[in-house]
Amino acid sequence: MATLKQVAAHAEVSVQTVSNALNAPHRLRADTLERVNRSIELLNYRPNRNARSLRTSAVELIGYCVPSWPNQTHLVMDQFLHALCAAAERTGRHILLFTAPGGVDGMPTYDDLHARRMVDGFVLSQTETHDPRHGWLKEQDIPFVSFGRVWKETTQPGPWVDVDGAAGSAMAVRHLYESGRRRIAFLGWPKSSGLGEDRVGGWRDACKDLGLPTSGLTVRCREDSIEEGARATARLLDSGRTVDGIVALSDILALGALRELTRRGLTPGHDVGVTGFDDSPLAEVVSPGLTSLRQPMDQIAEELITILTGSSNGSPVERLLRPELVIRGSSAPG
Amino acid sequence: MATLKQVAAHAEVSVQTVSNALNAPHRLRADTLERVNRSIELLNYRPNRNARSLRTSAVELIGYCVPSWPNQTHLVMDQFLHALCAAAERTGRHILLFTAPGGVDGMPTYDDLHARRMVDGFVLSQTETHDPRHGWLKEQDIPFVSFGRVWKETTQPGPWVDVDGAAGSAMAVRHLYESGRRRIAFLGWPKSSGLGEDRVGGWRDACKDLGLPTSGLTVRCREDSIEEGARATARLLDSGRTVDGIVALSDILALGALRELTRRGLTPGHDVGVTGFDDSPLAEVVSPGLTSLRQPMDQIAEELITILTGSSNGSPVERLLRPELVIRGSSAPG
DNA sequence: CGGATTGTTTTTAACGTTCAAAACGTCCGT
DNA sequence: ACGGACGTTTTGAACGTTAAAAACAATCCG
Repeated sequence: MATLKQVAAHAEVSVQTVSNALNAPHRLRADTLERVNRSIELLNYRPNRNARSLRTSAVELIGYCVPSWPNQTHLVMDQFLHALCAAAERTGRHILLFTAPGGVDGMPTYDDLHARRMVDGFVLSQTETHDPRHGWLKEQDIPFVSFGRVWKETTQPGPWVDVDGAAGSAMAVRHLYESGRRRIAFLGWPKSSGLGEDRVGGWRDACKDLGLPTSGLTVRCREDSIEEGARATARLLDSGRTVDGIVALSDILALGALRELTRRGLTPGHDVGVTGFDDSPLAEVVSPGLTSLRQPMDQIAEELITILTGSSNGSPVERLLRPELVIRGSSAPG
Repeated sequence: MATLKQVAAHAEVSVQTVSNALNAPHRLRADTLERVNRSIELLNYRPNRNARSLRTSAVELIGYCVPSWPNQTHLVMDQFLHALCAAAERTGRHILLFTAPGGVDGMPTYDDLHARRMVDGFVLSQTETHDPRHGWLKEQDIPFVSFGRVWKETTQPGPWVDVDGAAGSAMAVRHLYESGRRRIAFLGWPKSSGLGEDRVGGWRDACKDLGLPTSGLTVRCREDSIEEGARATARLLDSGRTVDGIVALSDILALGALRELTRRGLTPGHDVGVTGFDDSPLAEVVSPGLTSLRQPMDQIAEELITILTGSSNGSPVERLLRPELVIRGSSAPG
C-alpha cells in the first residue's frame, strides 16, 4: 500500500507537496501538480483515512443507532438507511451503525462512540415522546440532528427534520373528499402520542375546512397492530354512524381496517375509501393496494446530512417536509 | 478530552504503562494497575480509536453494502442488520454502511474503502447467481464473508454462511404432511435461480421420502410478486389436479397464493395449507397468519462475524444453518 | 557473592497524515 | 541594485497510540 512518502519520492517532491496536490491543488504550479498526479495514479495511492483523521480530528463518520426490532418492525428502515447512506456519501462521509438501549440507558454508548472519536456526530430517529437523548447530547456538545420531533414542548434541543403529519392527513382527507367521500373517520393512537395528535389534528382541520363532520368519527387504538386496527374499525362501524372514508394513522392500522371491511362484505375502495401512512412495502403488496402517504426519504436524508455537517451557525435548524400521497386501489372513487 | 499522556502524568507512570494497563493488564504490578485505573476513571479517559488504528492498522470496522432498494424490498433487512451489528459489537467492532453499484461496477468502491483503511473487511449479502464480488475480493486478498452462496459451482471463493433452503422446504412438506395434506405443490422461481433450485429440491426429496406425488405440482413464477404468486396459484388450481398444500418459495409468493385461494372461496389453512419462506414481518401480519421458515438471524450474524474476524486458518469456512418453522394459521390442520 | 532469570517499567521509534512556519525563487517598482 | 511582495515548495513538529527493545529491580540458585 503506497504512502504519501513513496509518492513524494517517486514524483521527486516533498511529502507536503503531495498532500497539497490532494487537499489544495491550487497552491501547486501546474506542471508540478501534473507530475504529482501521475505518480499518485501510477502508484495507485489512496490516503490513509486513519492518519488523516488523527491529524484533523474529524472521522467523517456519522453514527446511527439501529432500532432494536422487537418493539415494532420499522417497515421503511431500509429505504431510510439507503437514502441516508447515499446522502452521507455525497459529502464523503459514511454511516456507522451501532446498537444501544433506549432512553437514558443508551447515552453512555453515544458518549463513548464520540469520546473514542469513532463518529463526528449522530443522526437520531425513532424519537419518542419524551426522548431524553436530544437534551443529553446537546448538553454534552455532541453534534446531532433528529429525524422526528420530540413532541415535548415547542422548543426542542437541537436541529430536526420531520414530516408534516398534519399536512399529510389533510391531503388524505382532501383526496377522499374529491372522490366523493363525505363522512371520513380517523383511526388513531392514544392521545399520549405527539405524532398521533399531529396527524389527527390535520384530519380534523381539513374536515372542518371542507364542512365535513368530525364528531364521533375518531377511534383510538391501543397499539399499532392489524388486529387493533380491525377491532377499532369494527367499533366504528358498529357505532351506527355512516362512514365512507377512513384515514388511518399508520399502514398497519389501515390494513386492519381493510381486513374488517372485507370481512363484513364491504369493498375497500368501492364502499369505503381507506388511506394509510408511510407507504411501507405492505401498502403496494396488499389487495387492493393501499393509498398511503410517502415520506420523502431522499430529501429527508439530504437535509439531515446537510444540517449535521453544515456550520452550526447559531440557531438550530428545523425543517418540516410534506409527505406525498401515493394513490392506490383502497381509495378508488366510490 | 484526556489523552494517554495526561493519564500517565496523573498516575505518575510512563505513557506505555497506561497503554499496557488497557491492553495487557497482566504485565503491571497490581498496585500500579489500580493506580493507573483510578487515573483513567478520574480523567474519564477513552482511547482515541484513530490513533490506535493508525498504529495497529486495524480499524475494527466491517463494511456492509446497503442493497439498493428499487429491485425488491428486503423485508428482513432490519432484522439482519440489527443482528449483525450486535454480533460485531460483541467483538468490539462496528458496521460501516455504504452504497455501491451491483456486480463488477461496484468493486472499485469496495477496493477504495479497503485501500483507505476505512474497513477491515466486508460482509456480503444479496449474493446473486453469478456474483463476481467473491472472486474479485479473494483475488485482491480483501477479507470478506458471504451471507448466501454464489450458486455457481461447487467450490465458491471465500467463506460463507447460508440457510439450508432444501432442509427448510422439507420441514414445510413434513409439517403439511403431518396435518393431513397429501398433494403438496411447490410455488417457485425460474430454474436459473440457485436458491430456487435448492428449495424446490428439498420439496421434491421430502415428497418422495413420504411417498407423495410431485409430478405436475411445480409452478414457476416469473418474478417475486404477490400478483405472480396469485397467477401461478390460479394456473395450478386450473390444471385440474387436486392440491391441498402449497409450499411457496417466498412469503410474497405465499401471499399471492393466499389471495387467490381466498378469491376462489377456499379457506387457507382449512382447505389448503400454505407455507412461505423467510418469516418476513408480512407473515404475522396477514390473516390468516402465514406459516413460514424463519432464518436464524442471530446465529447467522454471529457466524459471519466469527468467520470474518477469526484467524483465516487455511481452508475457507462454510456453514449451512437450518431455518426454523414458525407455524401460523395458514397451515392449520385441514 | 555473582550470574542468570524473571517481572515490571521506561525509552525510542514508528504509523501516515496535515498544520504552521520557514525557505526559496521570481518579479516588480523605485 | 535593493527591499518588498508574491507564488511555490520544503522543513519541522505534532496528532495519540502501540511495538520493540532497553533499562531497571527483585529473586533465585549454585
